Amino acid sequence: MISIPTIKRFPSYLRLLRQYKEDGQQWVSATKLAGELGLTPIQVRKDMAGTGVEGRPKVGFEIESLISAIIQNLGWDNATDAVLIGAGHLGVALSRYEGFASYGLQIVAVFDKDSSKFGRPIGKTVVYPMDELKQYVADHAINIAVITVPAESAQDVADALVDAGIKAIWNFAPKDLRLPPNVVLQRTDLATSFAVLSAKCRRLFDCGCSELVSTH
Amino acid sequence: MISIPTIKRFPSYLRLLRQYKEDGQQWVSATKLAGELGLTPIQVRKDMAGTGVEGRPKVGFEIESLISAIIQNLGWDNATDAVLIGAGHLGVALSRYEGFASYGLQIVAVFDKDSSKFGRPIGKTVVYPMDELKQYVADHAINIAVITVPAESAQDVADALVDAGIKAIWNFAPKDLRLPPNVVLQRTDLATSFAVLSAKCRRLFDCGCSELVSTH
DNA sequence: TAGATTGTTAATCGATTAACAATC
DNA sequence: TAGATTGTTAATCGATTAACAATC
Repeated sequence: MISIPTIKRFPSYLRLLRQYKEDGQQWVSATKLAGELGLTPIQVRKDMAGTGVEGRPKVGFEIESLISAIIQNLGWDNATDAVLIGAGHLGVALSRYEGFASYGLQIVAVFDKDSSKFGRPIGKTVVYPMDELKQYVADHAINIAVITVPAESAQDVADALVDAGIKAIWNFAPKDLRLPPNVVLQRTDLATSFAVLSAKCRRLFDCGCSELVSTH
Repeated sequence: MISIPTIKRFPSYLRLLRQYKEDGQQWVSATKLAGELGLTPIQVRKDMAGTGVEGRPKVGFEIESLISAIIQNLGWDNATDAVLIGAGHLGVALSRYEGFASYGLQIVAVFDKDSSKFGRPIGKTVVYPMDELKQYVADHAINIAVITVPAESAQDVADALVDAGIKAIWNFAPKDLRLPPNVVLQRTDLATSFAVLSAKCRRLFDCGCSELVSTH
């Protein structure tokens, strides 16, 4: 089984490999990939081993094979439909984001509890009332939901999603959700990400690199 | 020095502790925090040790002290001004997001290269032309920048930011940036996050839990 | 052939977890 | 006191890195 750290590096490899392919290249070495992504060649080879693709000594890996293998390992080969809950600024931004297509993800419906938003067009869909969530999920066999509501209502929304039969939740609300163990949860928490940025800054500044602090 | 995994858990602790404080509570045990966040009490105690706050046997930790200590450890005690580059859907959503205030982060200016957007109000600021970036960063002693431009222009924007004297970059563009080692970089990559979600789904489905796959 | 590259096996490193004494 | 809780030291676990043989 492929480790989570490896999974996290797959999208970066994929972007780079697609670019190489576009440039007409056919082979790439672990050394080159490592150089571009700031990784060690050893780690790249380990990651590539996870895809099941075998490299050729002196030549490297076939780009096309790696692309297919990574996409397949991530389960991105079949397009997945998802619903999104919360038609605020972030919800709208994500619903309209066209980049999801390259991960095989499509937001097919947006739900909100604010009746003044019902029917408003967003991306390729419109805003539906929360009341229709369960029926929609059942009718369209939806497994994945994206939460972009405020923190206060995130748990209620999550409960409603689980009740509707959703199997995986991608949560953007700054709230740690409690879910049954058979429902997959992934957070994208801005606070967490900014905390790491803040900590890295502190380390850099604290490590005596005083010339970096003053700009004059 | 506090480890990155611990830093990543700090915001979750902080949210919970602030909620307890609001509820009028004064003390909390590692056991309780662990229960709410799905962690082990041992791990919570280890994390709390990093803050420097000492707990009291049988009682637990003083909530107020933990809040202060975590905020201070993250460097969130002094408000930090940041600029944001890219007034697209995501850029607008982040610029208007009020939750940043609780991390001590404020977007004080938005820049874009599209002249049709210049002067447009976003949140508490307006859109400035990229030409004015360097001067603005110098005049306001800005250290942090947020990138929300498309992948194609992300590296150029990053280069311009480094040239302008920016010390830390929070990158939302789906692109792995190359930066000098003295500039801090933090990614919030939707592809990476979705890759982990996809992998978790595969694991759940593949582990023979076939009843989870079919909904009928 | 020589040299660059792959793939595997072992060593290192760091975080999590366990065990247990100390405390109120 | 008894029992819940903390804090520390050791053990475990997993990922990264190193070493090196195999390959074209």
